[in-house]
Amino acid sequence: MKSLHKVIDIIEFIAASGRAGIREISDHTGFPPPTAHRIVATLVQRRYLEQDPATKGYTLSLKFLEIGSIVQHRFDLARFARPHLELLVAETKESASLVVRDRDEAVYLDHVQDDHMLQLFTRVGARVPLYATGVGKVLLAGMSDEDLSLYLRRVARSKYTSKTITDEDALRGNLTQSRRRGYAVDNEEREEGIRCVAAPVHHHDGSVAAVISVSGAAIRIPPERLEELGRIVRYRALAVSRALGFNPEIKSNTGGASWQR
Amino acid sequence: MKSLHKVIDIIEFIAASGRAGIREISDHTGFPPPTAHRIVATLVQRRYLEQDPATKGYTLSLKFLEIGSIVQHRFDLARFARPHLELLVAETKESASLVVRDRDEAVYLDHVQDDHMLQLFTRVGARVPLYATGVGKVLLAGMSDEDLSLYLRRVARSKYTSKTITDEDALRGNLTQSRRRGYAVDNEEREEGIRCVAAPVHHHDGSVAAVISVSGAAIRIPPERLEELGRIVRYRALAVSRALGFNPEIKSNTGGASWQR
DNA sequence: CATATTAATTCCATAATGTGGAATATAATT
DNA sequence: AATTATATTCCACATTATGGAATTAATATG
Repeated sequence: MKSLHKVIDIIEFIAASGRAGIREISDHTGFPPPTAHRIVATLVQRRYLEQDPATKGYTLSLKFLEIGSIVQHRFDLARFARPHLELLVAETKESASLVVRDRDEAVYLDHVQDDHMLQLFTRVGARVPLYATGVGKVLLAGMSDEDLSLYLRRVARSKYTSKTITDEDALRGNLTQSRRRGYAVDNEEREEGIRCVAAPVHHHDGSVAAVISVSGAAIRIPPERLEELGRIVRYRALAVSRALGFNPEIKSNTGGASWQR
Repeated sequence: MKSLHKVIDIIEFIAASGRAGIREISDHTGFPPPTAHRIVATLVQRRYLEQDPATKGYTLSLKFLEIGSIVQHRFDLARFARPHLELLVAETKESASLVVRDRDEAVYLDHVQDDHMLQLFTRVGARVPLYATGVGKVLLAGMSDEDLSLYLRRVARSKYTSKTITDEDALRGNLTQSRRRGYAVDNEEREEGIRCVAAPVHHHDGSVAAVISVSGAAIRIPPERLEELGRIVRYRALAVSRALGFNPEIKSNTGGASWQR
């Protein structure tokens, strides 16, 4: 469907640029102005875009917020986890997040900021790679060996920082270690100056449903603080797991290597 | 653009039903199965839908959450207001909301729940009428007389409850009263058993940018508590206004009748 | 203030694209 | 194993999206 691809290209361009006129859209997408105009006019008619009467620029409307919110609600998880994220922030004075896996990336479902001057810049819906983040490594560590191998073959690993783990054996070792102690650590692997501690939220069957994490500026999270944060995050993640019906006493096998309960 | 209208019909149907197969989509929209399938397949290709491999049903993907979140971020307002909503909840033990006007409705931009058993059911992006809600009346009270008259002519008013104000003069009187005391009250006008107190957030030029409200079960908010809540909400709304650069000392005229500062 | 310039919008002949009935494949049910 | 319901593929056809050219509107320039 060529026309639908064009529509999506235009929506994504406006999303990225915030506001755009027909000219800009036409230039950027390569569609002739009348084509861009026709698509935009239809989206305005359906209230997915609105036109700033002053600048003539088009922006995404609140309709997207409405639909996005419906999607988020499907993940009841976010509702259960919210109070725990807030507690985490209160206990650690760092930012807390809830993420789930979506294909080969981790997606932020929720995020509670601490009130430090040095703020992390994350937004709900944002995506990060699995191999280079604490939350991602929790998800990888919960996969079956087969899935993990497929993932490693499928996804190219680039060095975001000097500390990013790109070597397969090193990564596998890190995952084993994470499982053993019950939490994963991101030691400035995705971004220089940011450390993160993450623990799994389990489904009732023991599989990994989501990840809860605490992250902040590396200056405030020295290596010797990691163990304490790990304990706290692990405890909170377990509480959310329990809310989802998970019972750590029951040993179950879902194909993945088991996390330390 | 006929094909785009079809695409939107399908997306909105899936949003409403949560999950739907080709058959359901076809039945509901009237498009033949191959047409529905082609559109759905393209949306899956672009990752806007995903197919549950078990049930074959299609659901909206997190992509919508991603775009919705971008839209929300455009309203920086939500970021500024969040801590104040949380304070409101702490101070009043009731739920707090942030809404803006979108055409003839009020749209929830953010919402912080209290932890009562009796929870309000609101979701970000949801829409409510202006004339029958506290938040809506704040918006109406900030409109110019001309805009208000046009609104009253344009929008039909139906009785949601026995207390809904549908009479024009009564409504105008209520708005004047609200402006005078600095906050608007929804006295079970939208929904039996729910009361709400709302106050305006002003732009730097004095116009109404948004509304902050506290709402809860009418049993917990008896009439004699309204004045105290009004004071608190008004104070918090003013704090957000200040964050947006509003200075209550400067008298400005934006066409709307003035709110008590 | 007239003129040039740029962007937005409308028009419409044309061909490319979406259409949907029919056929086939797949999954669920009896 | 047979039947039914649903999903998917195929393809001849005509409807619909296309985009160059013309027109209009908004903005900048001399």
